[in-house]
Amino acid sequence: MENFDTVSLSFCGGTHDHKNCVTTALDEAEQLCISRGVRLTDARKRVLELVWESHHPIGAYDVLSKLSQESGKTAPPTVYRALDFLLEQGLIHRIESLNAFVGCSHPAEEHSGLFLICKDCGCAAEVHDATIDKAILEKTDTLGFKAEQRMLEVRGLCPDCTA
Amino acid sequence: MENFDTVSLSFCGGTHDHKNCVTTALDEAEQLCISRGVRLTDARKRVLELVWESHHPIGAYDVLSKLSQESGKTAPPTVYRALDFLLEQGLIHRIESLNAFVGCSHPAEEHSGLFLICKDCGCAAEVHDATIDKAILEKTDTLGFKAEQRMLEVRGLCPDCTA
DNA sequence: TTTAATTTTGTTATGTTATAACATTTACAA
DNA sequence: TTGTAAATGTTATAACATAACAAAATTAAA
Repeated sequence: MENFDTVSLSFCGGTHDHKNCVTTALDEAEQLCISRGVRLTDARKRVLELVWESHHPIGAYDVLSKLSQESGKTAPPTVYRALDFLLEQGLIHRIESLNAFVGCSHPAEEHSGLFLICKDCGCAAEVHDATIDKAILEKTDTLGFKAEQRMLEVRGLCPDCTA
Repeated sequence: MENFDTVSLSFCGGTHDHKNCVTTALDEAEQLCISRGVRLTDARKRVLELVWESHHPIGAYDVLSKLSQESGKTAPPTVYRALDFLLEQGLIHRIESLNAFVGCSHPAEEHSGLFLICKDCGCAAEVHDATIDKAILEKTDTLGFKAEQRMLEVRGLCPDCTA
């Protein structure tokens, strides 16, 4: 998990070749699914691509409308099934406070990120921090609560929008 | 903020007189609204009471149906307006991952809690931890992200359901 | 390689959560 | 007491999500 903190941090201002990100993510997803013996079908792959192509967290119905544009009438279950699969495989994350989805840039390892959501530009960055993880784990352990899944989202202003 | 950690922690198994909790919460809300110069109208107070009376996080439409039962036909905006007011005043919290609401037992002070949600019994406990708060704050600061609002929810099994 | 079982996708309908827009009433202060 | 602002009522609709069952595609087994 080398440089785990920074790899997934990319506010909107960061100038990077996003097309490259998408390709990399798709390739990695492909490999991962093969190694896990699950099927990254065309539909699933296309949804993953659409999520990645979006520079912001994207809602299910936005995915749906893009899908409908290119493939003709598509129904909600098509999208939700694909999203569910991608979530299960850790290929995307769901931002609860937005009802929206973002690509995950390190799907190989289990993790719960911290999502920084800019209320101004709408971008979301996934970051990780061992200190936070530890603090939460210790707290739940102390209380005898068996944690399984965690959601941590912070709204505010990203560096680009503060400036 | 004496004993802040434990006051708001009450999993379902905890045997306490919940009716008492409700009364206390309503009284405190009343006082708080007076001191803030905002109006805790009958509608708002009744919604707060309904939220508190529920032993689990309660959805807006559950509040709505209870309200309709006792007051005749009621429309969604009535409930959402009351909920919005209560959220603004910190009298309730919204659990994002459940689209549901819980009463807040210490509305006088600004805070962001950690919600422990039992996937078995459905109860939700609000806890606080300075170490977690600090870790998150330090992380966001380091990244130059100006945090304004935070949600932290953990799904798992509460002590009563693990046993 | 045909068949059977399983997984994935298509389709229709509906359930659930939330808000926009505008009319009416209520509270309170000038 | 009347003007103003806040709160509520009302209708309609937007936004998010899933149930249920049919059809097709994939895979494994015979």
